[in-house]
Amino acid sequence: MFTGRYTHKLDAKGRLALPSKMREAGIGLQYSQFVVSKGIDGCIAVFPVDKFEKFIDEFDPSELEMEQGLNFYREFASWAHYLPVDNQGRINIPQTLLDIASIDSDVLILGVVDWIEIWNPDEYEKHLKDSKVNYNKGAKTFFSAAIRGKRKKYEIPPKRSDLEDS
Amino acid sequence: MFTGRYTHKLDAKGRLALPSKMREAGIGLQYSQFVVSKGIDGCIAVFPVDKFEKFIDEFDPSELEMEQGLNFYREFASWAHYLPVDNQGRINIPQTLLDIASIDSDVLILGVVDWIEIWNPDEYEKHLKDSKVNYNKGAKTFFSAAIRGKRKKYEIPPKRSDLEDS
DNA sequence: ATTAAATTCCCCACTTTTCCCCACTCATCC
DNA sequence: GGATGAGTGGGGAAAAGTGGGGAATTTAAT
Repeated sequence: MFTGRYTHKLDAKGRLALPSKMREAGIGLQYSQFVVSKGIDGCIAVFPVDKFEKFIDEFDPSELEMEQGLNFYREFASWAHYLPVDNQGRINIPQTLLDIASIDSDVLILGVVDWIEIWNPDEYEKHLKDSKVNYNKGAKTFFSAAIRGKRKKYEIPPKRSDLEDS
Repeated sequence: MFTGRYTHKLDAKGRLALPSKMREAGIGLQYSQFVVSKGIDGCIAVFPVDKFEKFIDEFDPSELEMEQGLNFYREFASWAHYLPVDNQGRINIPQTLLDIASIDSDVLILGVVDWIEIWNPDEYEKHLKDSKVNYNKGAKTFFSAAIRGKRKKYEIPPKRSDLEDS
């Protein structure tokens, strides 16, 4: 599971060091390489190889009948590149992908559970503003769902025999 | 279950000692690390690992298709960091999280049952004022519910075996 | 086919941060 | 009043992030 937020830099050779926590996140999987492709809202998405192939496998072909489905599939697959990780834990992202994400040097790396997102920090800020995301509102819904989960657990009543004397 | 209110300090290295009662609160769980993320109303939220992962697991993926859903998910997951607890019971909160909570040195720690909240004391005061929290009103609802709950105790409950897996 | 230019990738090195350990102070509890 | 445990402080080893040299491979051109 990928979490966390990091600010890293592309070096002069265009290499990007993935946060070590994210490299560790896939112990036992094929993490000697990652797959990058075009992400959502203008970022670059990074997947572990097994997750990427699972996503592809599970994509519903019937959606291809819709024009949107095919266009998406074509774009997503063709932007995807398998990238080896060097001994320092770095990947070399194709320049064309960096361009569509407006990335030059500073990079914001987001862990989003099943995948990783790579943003130009300014573009991400702009996206947050433009989309008028209301974090508090989402958090209240999310957290209160967690509380409901707890209530269920605690509703298990005491044994009948325990009530006799109370 | 987390309860209690404490005032602690960040040391020069940005480390925060969690109240020992809160560390003890999770005996038997994986409390060698906690997960911190962005909380509600400007605080930092701290979760035991198992609770955090339960929150994530229970998130409804269909919400990702809604713009707000994805934006919240992205924010919540990417602000989340797994933090090891050192031998003194301290965690090292990332500076970026401290920044969004306006925390420099003094810290207010609140136990909120399923999670812990970390506040800048002044910001919490301000939040209470701004949000015009009416404690008494909430308390009356809460207390009267507790009384009804106590009455329920005298009703014959369903068999435990019917409820275990719910 | 041979050479030159460019790219990839492996290794070494430096700087900063993280994390593990030891130590001190203060409050609480026998 | 000593002992225990909690909160705070700081040093040093280890790891992470960053930068750069140079061999090997590829691409293009002569």
